[in-house]
Amino acid sequence: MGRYKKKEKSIVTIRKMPKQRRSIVMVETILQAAAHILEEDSQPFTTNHIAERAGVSIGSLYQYFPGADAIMSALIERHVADERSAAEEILAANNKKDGDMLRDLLIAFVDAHANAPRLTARLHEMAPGFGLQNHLANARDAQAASIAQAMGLPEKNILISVMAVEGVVLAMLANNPKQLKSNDFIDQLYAIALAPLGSAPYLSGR
Amino acid sequence: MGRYKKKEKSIVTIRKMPKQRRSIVMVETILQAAAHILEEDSQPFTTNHIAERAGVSIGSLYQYFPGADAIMSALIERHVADERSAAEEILAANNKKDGDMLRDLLIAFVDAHANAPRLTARLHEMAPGFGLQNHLANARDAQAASIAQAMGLPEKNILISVMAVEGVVLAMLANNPKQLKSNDFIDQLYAIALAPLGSAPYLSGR
DNA sequence: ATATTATGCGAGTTATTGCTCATGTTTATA
DNA sequence: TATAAACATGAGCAATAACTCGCATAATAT
Repeated sequence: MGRYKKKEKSIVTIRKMPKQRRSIVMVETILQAAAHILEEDSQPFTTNHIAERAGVSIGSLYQYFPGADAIMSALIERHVADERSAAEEILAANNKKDGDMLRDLLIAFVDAHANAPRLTARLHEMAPGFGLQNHLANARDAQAASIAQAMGLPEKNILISVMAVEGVVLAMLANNPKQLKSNDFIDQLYAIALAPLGSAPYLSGR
Repeated sequence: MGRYKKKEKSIVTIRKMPKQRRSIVMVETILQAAAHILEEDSQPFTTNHIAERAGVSIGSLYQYFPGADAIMSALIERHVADERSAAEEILAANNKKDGDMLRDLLIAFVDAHANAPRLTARLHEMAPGFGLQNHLANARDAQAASIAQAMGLPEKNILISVMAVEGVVLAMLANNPKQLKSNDFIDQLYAIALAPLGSAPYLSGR
C-alpha cells in the first residue's frame, strides 16, 4: 500500500531468519535494491518492485519480510545503529573536555548522514509514509538521553539541541549536501547545539 | 498508488476553477475532508476515500482535482500562505527593534503551526510521499530570503536559522505540541535562531 | 421560456499491488 | 547415500486505487 494506511499490520520485523549463506546474501541483496530504489526515487517502493530490482522472486522476498514497510524499517534500523555506535564511541572516550566532545559528536553526526546523503534524506522523508516516524523519533530521543547522561546535562535541553541540529542537517542533506562537512557549517551547528543549553553554565566554550 | 511513484504526472494544480457557489463549497468540503483524513490518520489519503469522507462523488472530485497529490498540494498551499502572511505582517511593521521583531516572528511561526498541530505535522510528514518536498522547501527558502532582506541580515545565515527553528518546531509538534507556546520554549527558539548569525554583530540582544 | 453552460453522479474499466501456495532445487544431516 | 530441512520460484487470485464517461440535474443567460 502506499501513501495510505492499512489493516494495521504491526508486524514490522523480519519474518524468518536466514540461516544458510545464500539466503543471507539474498536478504542483503534485497536491502541493497530497496536502498537504491529509495535513493533514486525511480520506482515505487513496493515489494514487487524491490524484488524485481533485486533480481529475486517475490515469493522469496515474502519469506523474509512481511512487507515493504519491514524493509524500510530494516534500512532505518541500520542507519540508526550507525549513528548510535558513532556517538557511543565518542561518549565512551570521556577524557576529553566537554566542549570538544560536543564538537566531535556533531562531526560524527554529520558524517553518519553525509556518508550516504541521498539515502539518509529519503529515509527520513519517507519513513512517515510507512508509519515509521516513531522509529526515528525514538532513536533521536534515546540519543539525546544518552548524550545528556554522559555529559551530565539536562535531558530536556539536550533534546531540543538534537532536534535543532537534526533539523538543519536533514534540510541541508536534501538541498545542499556538499556543504555539510565544511568547517563553517560545523561551527554553526556547534553554536546551534549550544544555544538551548542556557547562557553558559554547563559547558566551557570551545 | 501509494507510497510509490507514478507515471510522472506533473499536473499538481487544480483542474477547473469552480464558478458557482455549490461547486466552490464542494471544493472546500473536499479539502476539509482531506485535512481530517490526514489528521486522524484513520484512512488512506486516497481520492476514493477523500470523496467518500466528503460525501461527494468520486467523479465530482476528479472534476476539480487531478489526483490525491493535488489535494495535498492545495492543503500545503494554504498552510504556507498562512505562515507567509503572518510573517509579512510583522516584517511590514518595521518600526520595532530588531530583537523584538525576531521574537515576534518566532511567535507568529509557532502560532501558525500550533494552530492545527496535528494537521501541520502530518502535512510535513506526508508531503514527501507525494513528491511535494520541494513545495515546502521552496516556501522555507522564500521565507528565509524575505526575512533576510527585511532585516538586512545575510541570507545564508538566516536560512540556517530557519532550518533549525523549523526542525525543532516540527519535532515538538509531533511529540510535545502542548509546550510549543510556553515562554521557556520561545526563549530557546530565540537562542537557536540567533546562534547561526554569528557572535553578535548583527542584532541587539533582546 | 428556452438554450446553454456548469455541476454532480457513480457504476464500471483499467492498472497496480499485496501476498500465497504448489512445486522444484539446494544444502545440511544422519 | 538417503532423508530432512531450508531455500527459491513465479503464476495467479484477491484487494485496492485510479480514473472515465454517459447521463441527470441545476444555474445562468438570452
